[in-house]
Amino acid sequence: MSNPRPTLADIAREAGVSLMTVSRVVNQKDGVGSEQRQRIETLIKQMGYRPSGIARSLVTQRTGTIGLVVPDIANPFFPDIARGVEQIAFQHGYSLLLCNTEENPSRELDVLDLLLEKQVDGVILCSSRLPSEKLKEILPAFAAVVLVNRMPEDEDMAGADAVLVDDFRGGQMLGQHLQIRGHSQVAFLAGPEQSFSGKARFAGLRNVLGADVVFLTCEPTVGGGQRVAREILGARPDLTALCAFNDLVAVGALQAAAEVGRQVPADLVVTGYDDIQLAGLVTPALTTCRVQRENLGCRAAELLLDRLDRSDGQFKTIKLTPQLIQRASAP
Amino acid sequence: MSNPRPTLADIAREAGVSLMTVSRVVNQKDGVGSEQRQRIETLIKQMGYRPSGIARSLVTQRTGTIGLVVPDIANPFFPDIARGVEQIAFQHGYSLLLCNTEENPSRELDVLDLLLEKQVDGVILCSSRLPSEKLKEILPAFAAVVLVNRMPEDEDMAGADAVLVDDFRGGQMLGQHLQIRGHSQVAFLAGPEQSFSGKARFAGLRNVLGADVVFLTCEPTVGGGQRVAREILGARPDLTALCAFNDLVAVGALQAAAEVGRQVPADLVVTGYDDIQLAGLVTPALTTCRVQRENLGCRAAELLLDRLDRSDGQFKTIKLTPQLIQRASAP
DNA sequence: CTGTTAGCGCATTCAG
DNA sequence: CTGAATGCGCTAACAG
Repeated sequence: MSNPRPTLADIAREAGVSLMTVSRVVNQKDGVGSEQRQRIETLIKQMGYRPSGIARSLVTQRTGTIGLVVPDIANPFFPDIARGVEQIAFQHGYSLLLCNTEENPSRELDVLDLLLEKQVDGVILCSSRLPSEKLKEILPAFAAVVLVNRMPEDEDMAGADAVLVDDFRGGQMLGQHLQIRGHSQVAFLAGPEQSFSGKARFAGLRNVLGADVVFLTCEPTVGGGQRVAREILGARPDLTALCAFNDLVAVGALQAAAEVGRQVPADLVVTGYDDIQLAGLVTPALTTCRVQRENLGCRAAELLLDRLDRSDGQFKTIKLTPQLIQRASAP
Repeated sequence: MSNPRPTLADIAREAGVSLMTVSRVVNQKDGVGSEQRQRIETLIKQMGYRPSGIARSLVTQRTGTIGLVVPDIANPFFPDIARGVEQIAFQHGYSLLLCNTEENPSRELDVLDLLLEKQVDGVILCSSRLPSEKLKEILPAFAAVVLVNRMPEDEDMAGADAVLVDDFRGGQMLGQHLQIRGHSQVAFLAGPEQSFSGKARFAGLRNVLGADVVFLTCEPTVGGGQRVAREILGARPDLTALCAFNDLVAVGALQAAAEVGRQVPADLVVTGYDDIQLAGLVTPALTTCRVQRENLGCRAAELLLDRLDRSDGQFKTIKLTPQLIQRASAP
C-alpha cells in the first residue's frame, strides 16, 4: 500500500507555485491570495497530503510528544493517571509516549534514555523508584519534567515541577481512624521498598499510632499482600489491624485473613489506599484513602504544558489531599 | 537547563575527525581504527552526546514508534493489552504512542490522523468503533496495521493483520453453560452499540439459546450495566439469567440484582466476560469467559513487528479461544 | 502577495 | 580505514 506520501514540493509542482506558498496554506498563515489558497487546499485534499511531523520537528526542535513513565500500566492506579494526562495533552495537540518500567529501576533508566533519544518535549515521571542522585543526574537532560508521587526532596533537585498526594496526611487519617477505635497493634504492609509513597504513609501512621507499628515490604499486588499478610498474621496473632500500601495489597490481606480464619472486620480490620474501583466492590468493602488519580494526571499535564510555554518561572509543587473513605473493612 | 545538545559535528570537531567517523562509532559500524574508536567513544560520553532520533528518522523514514489506539485506557481490559504490546515493542527498540478515543468514533479518526502525522511505523487498533468504509479509507495510509478485537470483515479489507478473540465461541460456551442448567429466559447486556465483540458474543449466545434472547446495549461500565439491568429486571421479572458484555457490566448487574432483591445465583444468574481481576474478587465471584489480554497485546505487537520487517507476505489473523471460568455467580 | 536561500542532524553513497 | 557530497521534508528569514 501507500506509494510514498506526497511532499510539499509535490503539491507545489502540481499547483505550479512555490513550495513556500503551499507551506503557508498548510500552516494557515496569511500571505496567500484567496483563490490561490482555495485551489491549493483542494489539491492537498486530493493528493492526500499530510505534513511530515519528523521534518517539521527537525526544524522546530519540538516533537509535540510527551513521555509518560509508569511502573506498571496494568496496576489500576496508573491507567487513570494516563487517562488524565492523555486528555489534557491531546487537547493541546500533544501525544503521549507510554513507558512501563516494570517496577525495575534499571529499566527506568533505559526508558528515560529512550525518551531522550526520541526527543520528547517533556516527561511525566510517575512514582519513580530511582535514588535521588540518579534522578538529579538524568532529569536535567530534559527540557521539562513533572514528578508525580515523588517529592523533589532536596532544594537543588527543584529542577522539576511536581504533583503529590499528601501521603503523610493520608497515613495520619487512617491512623486516627484506627486509634479512635482502639487499635494499637497495627502492621503496615508497605509495598515496594523503594516507594516514597509507602514511606510517607508509614510516617503518617506512626505519627499517630506510635513507634511500634510493624513495617513490612511486599509487592504492590494482591498476591504480594496475601503472602505478607499470611506471614505476619501467623507470627503476630495479637495484631488487630492491617494497613495496606494500596487497595490491591489490602485485598490480598482480606484473602489471607479469610485463610487463617480471622473475621473482617469483627476480628481484624483492614484498610487500603487509593480507592480504586475494586475497593468498593469487594466484600467487605474497603475502608481506604481516596486519591484522585485522573485529576493527578490532568494537573501533571497542565504543569508540563505550562512550563513548555514559559520555561522560566518558579517550579511548582501541587499537593493533593486524599480523602478517607469509610467502608465495612474498618468501620 | 540543557545547553543545546551536541551534534555529531560537535563531536567530530572536538575529536579532529570527520562527522562520518563519529557516526560510524555511534552506530557501531566498522571501518574505524580501534584506538580512534576508543577516543571518540570517551568523547561521546564526556560531552553527553545523544543521537537525534528526529534527524535519524528523517533520513531513514522510520520513527521506531508504533501507535496504540484504545477506546479507554481506564477500562481494565486495555491496560493489560498495552502492557503486552509495550513489552514486546520495547524489547525490539520500539516505543508506544498511546491514544484514547474515549469510545468516540470521531475522536478515533482524529487520533489516527495524529498518528499519521507523527509518522508511526505502524498502528495497533483496538476495538475500533469505526464503520468498515471509514476504516478501509484510512488504514491504507499506514505502513502496517494490526486490528485487535475487530475482524477485517471483507476480503478486500485484508490490508491488515488481526488478533481476535473467538467471541462467537465464547458466547456459545456461556450459552451452553446456561442451557444445561435450564435457563431459557436470558438477556444479553451488550455494551456499546458499535462493538463488534458484543455482536459476536450475542450471536454465539443465540446460536445456542435460540432467538428470544433479549438484546440491550449499554455503556461498558459498572454504571452502564447497573442501569440497564435495573430496567430490564423491572420490565421482565421472568428472566433467570443476565449475560453481560464484560465483567464491569456484570458487576453492575449484580448491584442491580441486589437493589431489586434478587438473590444471585439462587434467584438469578449473572455472567461476565474477560475475567478481569475484579471478576474473581466480587461477591458472588463472576462466572465469566477468560480472555488472555496480555497475550493478545503480545501477539498483536509481534504481528506488527513482523510485518515491518517483511512487508510482503499474506495477512494473518490470529484467533484466540477464550476459556469458561465457572464461579459462584452462575454455578 | 510570492519566491529564494539556508540549514535543522543525520545516514547513504561514493571517492580516496 | 576515512572523508566529502547529497538530500530526507520542512520552516525561518529574507528578497522581490
